[in-house]
Amino acid sequence: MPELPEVESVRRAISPALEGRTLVEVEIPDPRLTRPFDPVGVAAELRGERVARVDRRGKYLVVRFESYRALLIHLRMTGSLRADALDGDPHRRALLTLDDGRQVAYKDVRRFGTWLLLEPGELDPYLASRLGEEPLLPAFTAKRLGERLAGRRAPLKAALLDQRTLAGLGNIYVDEALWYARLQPLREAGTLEPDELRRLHRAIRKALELGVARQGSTLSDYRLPDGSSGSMQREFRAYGRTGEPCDRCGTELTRTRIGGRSTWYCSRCQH
DNA sequence: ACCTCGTCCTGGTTGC
DNA sequence: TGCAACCAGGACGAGG
Repeated sequence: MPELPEVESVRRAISPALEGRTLVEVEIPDPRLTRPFDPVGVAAELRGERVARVDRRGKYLVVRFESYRALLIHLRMTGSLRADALDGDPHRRALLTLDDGRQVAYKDVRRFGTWLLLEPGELDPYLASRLGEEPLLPAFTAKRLGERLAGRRAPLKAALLDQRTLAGLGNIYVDEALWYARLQPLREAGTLEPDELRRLHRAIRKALELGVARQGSTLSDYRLPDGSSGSMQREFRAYGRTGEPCDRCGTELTRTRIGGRSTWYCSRCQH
């Protein structure tokens, strides 16, 4: 499931193909891909736009055009951008044709993903109302993290999945970060001591940076734009490892459910 | 303001 | 063997 490291890996791989290119043809056969549900209108608006830059904010890809419009792409669970037309693929939901003749396809088996075309000036307020700090930037500090968690009674895991706390963590990297931080996912979020906040801050950075270095984790659907897989799944310390020994203390990892999400942790060394 | 839960979606797996 | 039930989870809106 694309979280920050997966989306960042896609961004790095796809931006050279898009930047500086004009969209000469846009096809969006899935009527539910765009918000609002107007794929014909969105496709018509995108034609002729020239890409200035491809950015990322949290789990969003931000395709910025020279017109100062922006296309906000969220991959949700199974979305993927490919540097290929993917002809014949039944799950292709959109196809871009660029002015150099290359094509970029958007594939999404489960159709949770969304494309949103924003007018100049709309992007910043849209993102600011939904997303907290960008965890890999210098402005994200242990102090800031503490401020975002202060007073909150929800389980730590639920608070970290909330994109307004910080942007980009999903079910995988939250479990990994909590394992590195030696913090129990059910801990009340607002009760962390300063030392625990520093550990959590470092652990979040560590899990996300490793994920980016490994180009994300491929469990089933996630792919890079060339169709290859990430390798972060080989580095998992907690996620999905029911019954396997903790790499720190050897205790069998525990699986539970928090906020409707499967959660893995070590009951001995995470407190 | 905060928190929890249901909903969306489809393919793979599990259970009878 | 066949088929139904279940499971995966990010964002969002409803309701407490």
